[in-house]
Amino acid sequence: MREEDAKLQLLNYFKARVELSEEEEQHIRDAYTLHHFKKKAFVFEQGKPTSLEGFIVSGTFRVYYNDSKASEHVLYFAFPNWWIGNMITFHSDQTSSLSAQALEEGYALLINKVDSEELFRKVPKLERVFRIMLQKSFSVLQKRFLLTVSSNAEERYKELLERSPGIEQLVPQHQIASYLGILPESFSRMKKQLLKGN
Amino acid sequence: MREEDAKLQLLNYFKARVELSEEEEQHIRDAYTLHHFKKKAFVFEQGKPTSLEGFIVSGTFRVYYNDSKASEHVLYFAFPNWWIGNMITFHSDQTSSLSAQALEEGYALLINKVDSEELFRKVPKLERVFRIMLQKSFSVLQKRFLLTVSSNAEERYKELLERSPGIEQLVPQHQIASYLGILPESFSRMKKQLLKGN
DNA sequence: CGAAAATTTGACATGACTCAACTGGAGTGG
DNA sequence: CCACTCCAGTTGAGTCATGTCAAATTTTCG
Repeated sequence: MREEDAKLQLLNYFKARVELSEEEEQHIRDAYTLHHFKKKAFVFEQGKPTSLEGFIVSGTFRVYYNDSKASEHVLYFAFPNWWIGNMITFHSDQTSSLSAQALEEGYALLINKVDSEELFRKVPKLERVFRIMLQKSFSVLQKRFLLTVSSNAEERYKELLERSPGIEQLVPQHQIASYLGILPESFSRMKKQLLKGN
Repeated sequence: MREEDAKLQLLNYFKARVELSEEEEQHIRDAYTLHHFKKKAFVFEQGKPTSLEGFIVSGTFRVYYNDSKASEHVLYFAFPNWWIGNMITFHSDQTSSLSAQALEEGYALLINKVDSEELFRKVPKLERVFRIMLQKSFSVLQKRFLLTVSSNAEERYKELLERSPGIEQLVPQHQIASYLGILPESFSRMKKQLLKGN
């Protein structure tokens, strides 16, 4: 993966949403750096003080949270052209409250909090892009929350399959269980149940 | 409540976050209109086609969702200087997927989707204010989601009491139960249990 | 091939739900 | 000012989805 190709992909993402001058494009290029992640590598890790946001160029990632009993809760899976970040989940002690891990080998363009603020200053148009992106993300998270509190694991599973067909080929089963908010054992039983009932 | 006072309150909210010219202030004044809500009145209602966003001037509101079995799930309670809105929760059929109701008599400054987009065009600085506000909201919702999936009702109750002391004087018990994601009966039993164990 | 990880299965425990009945307080109207 | 109604809250008994712990089995991958 050439860094230039990755940045073109990012610029295309922005240019689909807002017009950019040559100079603005250059500021964006300068602000992001390409990183490679091997399978199971971390983009950021819960408890560690690195504040960043990333644009996924290729690969699949999972963003998750370790609760007080150290069990993992998958917040979301992320794919190319999505954003992952922990800038908005930092504790006051400046540690990340989430982890992001590569599920397969992949690339992401990263930016830290300071450079990000600087970039917003240089290219204010990006405020708009991120406002709209955040509205979308908020809406998706809100749906996820409401589905979680208003339905059982089986309904959530069916919804996931509709929304992300092929997810089961990409992601191990115990992580799907975690995304659904149940244990691998419960998920295994639920699938068996579904096969019978169908 | 004078409309002018309400708008000053809104302008103060914005001016604490970004500098505004006289002209920009006027655009903002023009875009919002003050509405009064009696106790139990709706700002917007699930299933109805009204897309708006509101800045709470006074009063307390609850934003909630009716699931397929018609049971209510409180998403959040909202207080003065907060935003409530359904613009980002519209279905493709243009109906709201949430309701917002006044828990007591109160005022809010409302703006619809079209005027809001127009206002962003006239005062692009607001993109920044809303981007940052949305980051905060996203972060709060994310914490709420993670708390919901990683702890039981008792822990969520304790967290709520820490974060919003006095909430129990403002909000009827069955709505707190709904916020916590349990039934009123379960909430009642839980409280009894807590009293004994203490 | 062999170790480690993922998945399945079993037996049992539990938190929250369901449905139904009861209590108590707030408001309303005669 | 009492009687009545209504709604919020409480209590009880039984059920169910999911969790817990432990072990067996299968898959993955160095």
